[in-house]
Amino acid sequence: MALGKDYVTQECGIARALEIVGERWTLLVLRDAFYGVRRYNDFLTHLGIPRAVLATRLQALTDAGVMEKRAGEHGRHEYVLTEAAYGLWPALHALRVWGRDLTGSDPVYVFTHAACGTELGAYGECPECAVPVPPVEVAMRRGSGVPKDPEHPVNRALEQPRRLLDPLVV
Amino acid sequence: MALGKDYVTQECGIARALEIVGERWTLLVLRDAFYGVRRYNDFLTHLGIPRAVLATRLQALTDAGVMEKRAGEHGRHEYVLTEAAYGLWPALHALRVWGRDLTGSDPVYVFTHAACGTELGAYGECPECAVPVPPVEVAMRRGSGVPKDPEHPVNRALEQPRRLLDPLVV
DNA sequence: GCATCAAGGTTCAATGAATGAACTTGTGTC
DNA sequence: GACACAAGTTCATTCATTGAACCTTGATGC
Repeated sequence: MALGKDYVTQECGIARALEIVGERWTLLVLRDAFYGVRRYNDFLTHLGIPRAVLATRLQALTDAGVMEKRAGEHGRHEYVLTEAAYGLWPALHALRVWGRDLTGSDPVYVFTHAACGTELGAYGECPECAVPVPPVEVAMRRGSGVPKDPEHPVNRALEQPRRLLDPLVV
Repeated sequence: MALGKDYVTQECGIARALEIVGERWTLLVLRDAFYGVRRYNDFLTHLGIPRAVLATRLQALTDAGVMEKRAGEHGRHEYVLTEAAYGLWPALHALRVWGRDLTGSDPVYVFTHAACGTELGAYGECPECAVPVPPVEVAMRRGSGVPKDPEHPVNRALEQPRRLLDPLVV
């Protein structure tokens, strides 16, 4: 963790958060993990991240207790978000809304409060119910935007409406 | 911006946001800007960031329209957040809450809804009024935690209760 | 008008991280 | 046992970060 050295001198939650998620690629790995991606090869091909970097990031995230590595079916590994990661959802959602507003393009995915179907606000809250929505209660479905590579297995699997954190079947 | 090359291939708001704010130090510069820091030297000494990096980041942020460089008093320059940056507040707040929860330490600053005095929730919402709170309506005051260098002029100025975005008089 | 000083940079060599290709290891499946 | 595929590791090249030193500009004092 190269970031730690200087960031740690900041007595600030933001600095400490960035020690863990502030490096290149890390937040995109976590984004995919919220989508339900769990396997090394799915992260690798969906993100287009170098193999060595992905291995380093997954190791760092498991060391930090944000992800857990465990044995999945057919002898494959699974990288799954721990509950400690759930608090990152509002940050990721706010970043997404901000990034989309900057360019004004169509959203590839739409995120709603599963209980009422209302689209989430910029803070990750449900404007209808006036409550913050935790990630397990967020539903995602395809919007009008088009993913870069619609043929990729992960993007194919994300065509179906789903809940955040539900394991993605590729 | 080196991040752009690969991130841009992601048709995703998070990837686009990270092209602008995803590099080392950038979010901490913006944090200080929300606190009211406006001058090159205040960013420099408060963050402990290398001069060349600070210059690069401020240039990139003004190029992106997130900050504005303008002439201040006594021939000094001022770097001020534009309205385009205000949407980053919920992301910064969510990151701070998450980073603080990780270590469970005392907060150096407490952020409240200025209208009612209630401390903000993890999503940047006011739990009392059940509304998202935009940065201009956020009040900040010292908490029980201690900043790393209490003698630094910026930290001295932040001892006083204030509104987010109010220019800091150092 | 000139010297002084501080703010706000630029330049540079050394270090450290990211990249992409090639190679290795381990675990099912036929 | 041979094969295929997931999940890595290794390595040379490229690129970004760092910290120290230097430069430039505008205000102020004399």
